[in-house]
Amino acid sequence: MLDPRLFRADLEFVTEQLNRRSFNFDSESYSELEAKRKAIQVKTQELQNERNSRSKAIGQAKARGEDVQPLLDQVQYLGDQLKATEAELSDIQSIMTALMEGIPNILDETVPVGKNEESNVEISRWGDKPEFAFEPKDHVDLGSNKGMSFELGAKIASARFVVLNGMLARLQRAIIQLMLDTHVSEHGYNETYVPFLVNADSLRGTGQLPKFEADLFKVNNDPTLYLIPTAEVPVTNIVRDVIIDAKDLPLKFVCHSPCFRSEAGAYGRDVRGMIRQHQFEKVEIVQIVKPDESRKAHEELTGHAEIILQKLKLPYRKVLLCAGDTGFSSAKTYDLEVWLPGQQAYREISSCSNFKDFQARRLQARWRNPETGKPELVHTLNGSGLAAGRTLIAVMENYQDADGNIQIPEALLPYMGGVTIL
RNA sequence: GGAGAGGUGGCUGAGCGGUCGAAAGCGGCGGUCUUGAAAACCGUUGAGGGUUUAUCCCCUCCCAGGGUUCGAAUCCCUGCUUCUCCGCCA
Repeated sequence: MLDPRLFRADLEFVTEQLNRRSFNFDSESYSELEAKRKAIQVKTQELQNERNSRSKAIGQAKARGEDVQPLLDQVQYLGDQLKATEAELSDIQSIMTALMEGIPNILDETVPVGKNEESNVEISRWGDKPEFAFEPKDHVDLGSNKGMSFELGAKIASARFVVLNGMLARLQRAIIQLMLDTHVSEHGYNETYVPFLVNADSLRGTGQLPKFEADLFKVNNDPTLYLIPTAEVPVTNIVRDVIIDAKDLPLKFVCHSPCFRSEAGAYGRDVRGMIRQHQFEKVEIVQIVKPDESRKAHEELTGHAEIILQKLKLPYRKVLLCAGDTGFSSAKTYDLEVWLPGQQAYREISSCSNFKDFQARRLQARWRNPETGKPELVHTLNGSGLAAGRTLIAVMENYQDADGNIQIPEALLPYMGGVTIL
């Protein structure tokens, strides 16, 4: 959520900024609402003040043993009037909250203009694309005789689920292990285990609700719970309603979890293979930092995700998302895109975002600034480090040979129990 | 799933329906004392919002949501949650 004070102070600036990401903000009807809110709030508070002081007077008169009946008669009319204005105020407040919760974050000034992913800016490339003396297969073909079964996934659950058997399942586990170990031992993250079902408050805190409910899976027999679309939700919500000691910042969490997405808006896309599933594994890294450190933390965190790709010697590129492609809650996002020989394309494998105080305001996640002595909002960041399912297919496709075997990358050997080739 | 006891400020913990945003202690901050520190003593110390140049002033918040009342931290209802015991269970 954006700072309501910003709207009052400089509505034009806000409108302009939101236009950058093609969000059409109707500042005129906002102003009307805001004026109405102010008037009703002032009126309500005046009435409340009157009630309070009169009630106090009644108490004092009673204490002196006076007859309070005349005073009671005077105050009779207040009740209904107050109840009515309070209801009016609460109505307009919930209208405004709903409005504010639907407004996306203001973009960082370094975010390039553009409507969609075609305007994203490539920042760097790493690694050499493998050259094959044969036509490289995609992971679906490579996996068909190695325990990857979409048929079983569909039988057991539905389309967009997969079953991994034997060494492929182990390979995915090895990938997850490598990521966790690297982030914990080399990057100083704190390993966390969290609920995979979360309540609406948590989803509102990180920005998935109220706007993106269609992307979530809900729990049938408990309508208060949702399956997590990413560990970002439970992990970032650790600091909801918390005032953090300055000396404890930055907080750095790493968390492996399954992720569940209904992919409501993507029915026709990536129907083949493991690219886009209803359930996938991911290792998520999250940082909670002081506001003036988030810029640096964002670069750092993105670098932490890159290290994994480098350890696996997977060619990738780093892309700065343009205005139109940057997510709702994010101020700035880098995507890491891994090279997939089976598709002859770079595909997203990590998304690293700086949310600045957007999530923190919804979460009421604050720190005590020693300079002011006051609680102030923190900045939150997160990134996939990495999506494990997509890493698995990247390994399969980049490490294939002419016979359809898969070499195990060196970095994963310690986790593979002596197996070097699948 | 059943029975019982709780949820109050950074923490511990008081609080006959009226002057309670809330005693006391701890912690924090400022000061006195000291070469310095500790101890002791004095003072100060919640959050959000409205109005305002600023101060003043005002409103809201004692788990959450309803209700009773002129007036609710205090009474009633519902929910959530923590703890203890029983049952079930990986």
